[in-house]
Amino acid sequence: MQDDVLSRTFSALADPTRRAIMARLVLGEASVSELAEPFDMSLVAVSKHLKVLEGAGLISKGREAQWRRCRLEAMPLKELDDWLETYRRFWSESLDKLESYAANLKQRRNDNERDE
Amino acid sequence: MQDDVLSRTFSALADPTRRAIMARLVLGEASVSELAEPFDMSLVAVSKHLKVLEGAGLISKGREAQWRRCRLEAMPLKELDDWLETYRRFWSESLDKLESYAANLKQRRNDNERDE
DNA sequence: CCATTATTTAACCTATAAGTTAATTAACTT
DNA sequence: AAGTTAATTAACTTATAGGTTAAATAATGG
Repeated sequence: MQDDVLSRTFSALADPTRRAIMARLVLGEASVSELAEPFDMSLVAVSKHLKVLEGAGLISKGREAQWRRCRLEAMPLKELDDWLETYRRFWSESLDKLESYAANLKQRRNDNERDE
Repeated sequence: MQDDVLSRTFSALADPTRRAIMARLVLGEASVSELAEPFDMSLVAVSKHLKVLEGAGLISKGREAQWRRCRLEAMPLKELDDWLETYRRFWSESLDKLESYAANLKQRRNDNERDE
């Protein structure tokens, strides 16, 4: 894997299991086994996924007795959001196009109705 | 690679070369060789990167004589932006915390100055 | 038709991602 | 001290990502 921050972030989030873990952590902190519970894979595998997320700074772990409480860390997501900034105008444009296309279509349909 | 849309998008953007290509395409359409020019790798390698981006729906290619004009397609990025929505409050929260921390710090500094 | 330019496909190499099971570490419980 | 629970580390397998060079395809221009 690359060592730049964005690459790590994108790469970490490219896996659906890891995105599911992130989604779970929105609801609050959780231990490794709690996080692993919904998945049809070994605890070890989930532990590795957590390591990847941690490596990307997307989660952090705190020790508490024999548990490791995982929590979501959002800063890399903010950087992702910042990266997106450059591209935002593109889908606004596309939406504008789609909008005007729809408006156009509606207009023509109205015209046709008038002709009938 | 996974076959869901988000995984493809994240995965495609996890590579710095591919993000650089995207950044280039913000400036306008370009042929494969034009896109390959800045990179220290074979044209074939870039062509493959383009294939990945195309597979993720992030670019499209049009034929024009012997050239393939590549253009940015933003819809997958919009989906990524939508995905981020869930997490936005987290970094706003962090920013709020950071803000109040900074405010606190400033306040204390002022207090100290008054004491001097 | 032949040569040139642009791009893709094929065949290959190497590193690594994502999973497995078995063994280890660490802290709590009795 | 011994047993239990939580999590990680180690060793291994398999698939795929990202690069290479050489060959094939496609369109243009003499």
